[in-house]
Amino acid sequence: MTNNQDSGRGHLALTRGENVAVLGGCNLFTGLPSRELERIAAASSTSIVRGGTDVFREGDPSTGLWVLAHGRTKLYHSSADGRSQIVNFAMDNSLLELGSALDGRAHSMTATALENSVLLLIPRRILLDLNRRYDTVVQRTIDELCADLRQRDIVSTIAALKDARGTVVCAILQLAWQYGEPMAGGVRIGYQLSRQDLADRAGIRIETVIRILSDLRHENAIITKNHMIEITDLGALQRSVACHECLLDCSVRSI
Amino acid sequence: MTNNQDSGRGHLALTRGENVAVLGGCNLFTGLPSRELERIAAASSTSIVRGGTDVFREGDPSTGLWVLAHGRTKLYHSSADGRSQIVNFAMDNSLLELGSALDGRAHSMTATALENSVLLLIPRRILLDLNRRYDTVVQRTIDELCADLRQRDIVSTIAALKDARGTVVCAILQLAWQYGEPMAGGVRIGYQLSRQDLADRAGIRIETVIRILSDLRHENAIITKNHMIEITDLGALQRSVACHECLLDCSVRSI
DNA sequence: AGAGGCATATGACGTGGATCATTTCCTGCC
DNA sequence: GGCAGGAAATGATCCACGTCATATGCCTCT
Repeated sequence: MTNNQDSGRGHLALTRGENVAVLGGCNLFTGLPSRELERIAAASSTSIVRGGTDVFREGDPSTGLWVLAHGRTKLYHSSADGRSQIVNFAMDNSLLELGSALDGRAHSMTATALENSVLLLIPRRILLDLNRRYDTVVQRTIDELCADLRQRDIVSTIAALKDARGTVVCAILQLAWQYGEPMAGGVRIGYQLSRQDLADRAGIRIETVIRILSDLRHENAIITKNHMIEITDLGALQRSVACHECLLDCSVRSI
Repeated sequence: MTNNQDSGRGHLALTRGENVAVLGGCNLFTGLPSRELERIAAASSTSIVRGGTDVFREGDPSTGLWVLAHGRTKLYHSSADGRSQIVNFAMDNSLLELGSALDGRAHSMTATALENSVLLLIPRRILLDLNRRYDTVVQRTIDELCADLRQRDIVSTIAALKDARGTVVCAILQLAWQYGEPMAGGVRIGYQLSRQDLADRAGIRIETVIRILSDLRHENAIITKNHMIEITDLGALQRSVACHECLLDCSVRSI
C-alpha cells in the first residue's frame, strides 16, 4: 500500500445526509426521489476501512452492494502462489463488484483499501427491491454490468499479452483512459500507485515494471513523479502496444 | 478449425417453428408467451455460417443479439501480433456476447464458427423492447450478465497464471465445469477441441500444450481421444493448480 | 494404393523475464 | 541532522517456455 493518508477529510464517518449524497452520486441511483435515497441510506451500514485492510475477500459470500463513498480501493484476484492480479481500482462513488451483489454468490475478488476509506453496504434485499421497483435502476444496473464486462475484457487482454513491455504500456493506457486528466503536453494519471500495484495489474514482477518504466522515461514517453505517471508521448505508447484497436480506441476516446 | 462436419442435421436452415423453439430454449426467453416468441422470430434473421468463418469481428458495431441455434462457436480476442485469446466456447442455444448487444457498442471479441452453424440475429431494438416489457427478461438478462462476468473472471485468472502447466490444467477444469459429463472413472469433456484451440484458450504455444497433455497422459490424469479430453484423475488436476479455491469450487460443484 | 495436407508429437536451442542480491533513494521520526 | 524502514533502482544469474526444425500419424482425394 503506497500511501495511507486519509482522503483529505478531517473525519471518516458520514452523517446520514452525507450518505444520501453519496448514494445520489452513484450512477445507479441518480434520479431516484430523495425520499428513496433516505430509505436506502437508512437500511445501509457505513464502514470505515483503514488503508491496507480488506473490505471483502475472494470467496466471501456477498451480502450486498459495497459503495466506496470516499477513498481508494483495489479489486484483485489472488492466486495460491501468492501473486495477485488487480482487476480494477475504485475511487469515490464507485460500486465494488456489482455482479456478485446481484447474484448473491461468493465474491470473485478481494477488495483492499489503498488508503483510509469510507464505504456503504447496501443489503442485497434492498438492491433487488430497487431493481424491482424502478425501471431506471434496472437500466443503470444493466449499463453498469455491461461496463464491467468491457472493463474485464481489457483486463484479460492485458493479462493475455505475452511481452512485459506491452503489458505495462497497456495497463498505463487503460489507467489513462479511466483516470487520465488531459494537461499541457500530455495526460496525467491522477491516481497514486506503487510500482507493486502496477506490477500486480500487469501480472509481472516489480523489478520488470521498474525497468520498463525507466526505459519509457528515457524515451521521453512518460514522466514519473510522486507515485503518479504522466504520459508525455501518448502516440508512442499506443504505437508500441500489440493489442486490438478497440482497447486503444477506448484510451483515445476520453482523452 | 478442427472439424467442419455439420451438426448432424440434414439441412442447416430453420423453419419459423424451429426458430421459435430455439428462442424458447434460451434462458433469456423461457416463459414468454409463444405469441411473443413468434414475434421475436419474425423480427429476427437466420444466418448459416460455415465452419471456420466469422459471425462477427472484434470492433464491428453490434446490431443485435446473436443466438447460436445449432453448431459450435468460439469467442476470442485477437491481438495485433496474431495470437488469439479464447474467451468462451458456445454451443446450441448460447447467446454470443449479450453485453455488446445491450450496450450497442462495438463487439469486444470475434466469434468464429468451429463447424457449420445456424444463428439467429435478434435486432437490438427488439431486445431492448423485451427488456422494457417483461420483468422476467430483465431478470434473466441480469442473471446472464452476472454469469458472463463470472466467466470472464475465470478467463482472466487463467490468463494471469504464469506457469504453463497450471494454465492448461485450469483451462481443462473450466471446460469440464462447462461441458463435462460425469462418467465411470472420471469426467468427459464432450467438446471437440484442437490443440490449437486449447493453446489459444490457455494463451500459450501449441507445442507447450502438446507436451503438457502428454505429461498428464503419462501421469494417468487424463485420456485424450478423438479431439476430446477425459479426466481420469480430477483430484490430481485440482491439486496441481495454483488458483483460488473459487475456481476449483466451480469445477467441483457441477461434476 | 499413393500423394498431399494437416494435426500431433518430439527434439534442440535461445531468450525474456523471474529470481536473488545489493545499492540508492525517499520519508517519517526521534 | 541522523537514523530507520520501506520503495525504487540496478546488476547477475537461471530456467521455463517460445521458437524452429523435423518426424509421425491420420484423413481425404484421385
